[in-house]
Amino acid sequence: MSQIGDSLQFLRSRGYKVTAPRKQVLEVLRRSSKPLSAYQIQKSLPIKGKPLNAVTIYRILNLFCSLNLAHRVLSSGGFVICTLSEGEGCHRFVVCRHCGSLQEFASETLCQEESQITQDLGFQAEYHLSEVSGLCLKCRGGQR
Amino acid sequence: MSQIGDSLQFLRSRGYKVTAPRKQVLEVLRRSSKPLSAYQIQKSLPIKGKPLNAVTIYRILNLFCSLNLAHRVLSSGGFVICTLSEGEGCHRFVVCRHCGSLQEFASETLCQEESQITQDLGFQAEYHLSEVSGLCLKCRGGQR
DNA sequence: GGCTTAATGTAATAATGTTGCATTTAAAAT
DNA sequence: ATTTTAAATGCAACATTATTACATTAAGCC
Repeated sequence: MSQIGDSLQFLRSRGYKVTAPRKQVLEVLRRSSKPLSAYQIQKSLPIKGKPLNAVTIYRILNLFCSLNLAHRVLSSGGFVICTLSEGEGCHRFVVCRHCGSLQEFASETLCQEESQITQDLGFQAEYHLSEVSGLCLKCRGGQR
Repeated sequence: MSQIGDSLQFLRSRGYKVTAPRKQVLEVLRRSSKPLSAYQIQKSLPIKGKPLNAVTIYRILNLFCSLNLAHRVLSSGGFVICTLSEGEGCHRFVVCRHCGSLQEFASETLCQEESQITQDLGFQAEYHLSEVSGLCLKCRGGQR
């Protein structure tokens, strides 16, 4: 049901306050299937009263990202809600280059392979970022 | 030796002119082991005469990236020279989170694995971006 | 050397992101 | 319920990154 409720609960349990701006940002992100920039989020907010301050939105997004409630998608510069469970693994994305829709995934195999390769280059891997670009089913027109 | 010569040759062979600004940007990138932003490149340029215009630098970087002579590193927002041969495969990076040094690599295995996973999500993968973060040998103090 | 077109310079502006300080408010304590 | 207070937000100013339109310059051709 209300996955938003879960997120709010999570915030509270970590000692963060549940505020109207945080709820609003959460709702906007939850409704979007594509990454949104801070300013896009600002425009998407309910027009009742004043819009949220952009600074506030940035701070909320930083908080959400630090808690893994949301992620920043580097290839598009936007933010998305996290759709995976707390279960470990680095969160990765595949994005449709045509419609911009996005799916999140994780893979222990990829992490291990990347760690091995980079270890051979002298690095100790800690975090794995990957964003795959391609075409989604819809944008291939069902064909191919 | 002068790998810069090779890059200039490559530009000429593709019908692009070899100009002073392009040589300068190439040299600055070549000398850096870390990603540089357009404005950092501007500051790094020889102080003889006027500095390069930032717009020009952006245009040169866009050209280099489109030809795979350089790459944009998303996790840091900077640009690096490409160190791999034209041999195919998507170019990936491992970056030291402490000193910022960077190594480029490619892996057919990773591409295949990512394509398989994202295909199961309904996507046809075309481009694979990955940036691994960790600690380089130096920054681990040789230990561990 | 002159010609032609690609490349660069200039100016203005948009988009994104950050900092310091004043004000407000969620939630705990009374 | 009221008070308290630390956390969160608002506000103003500003830094960085990036793009566009149009004028000027120069690389590489004859």
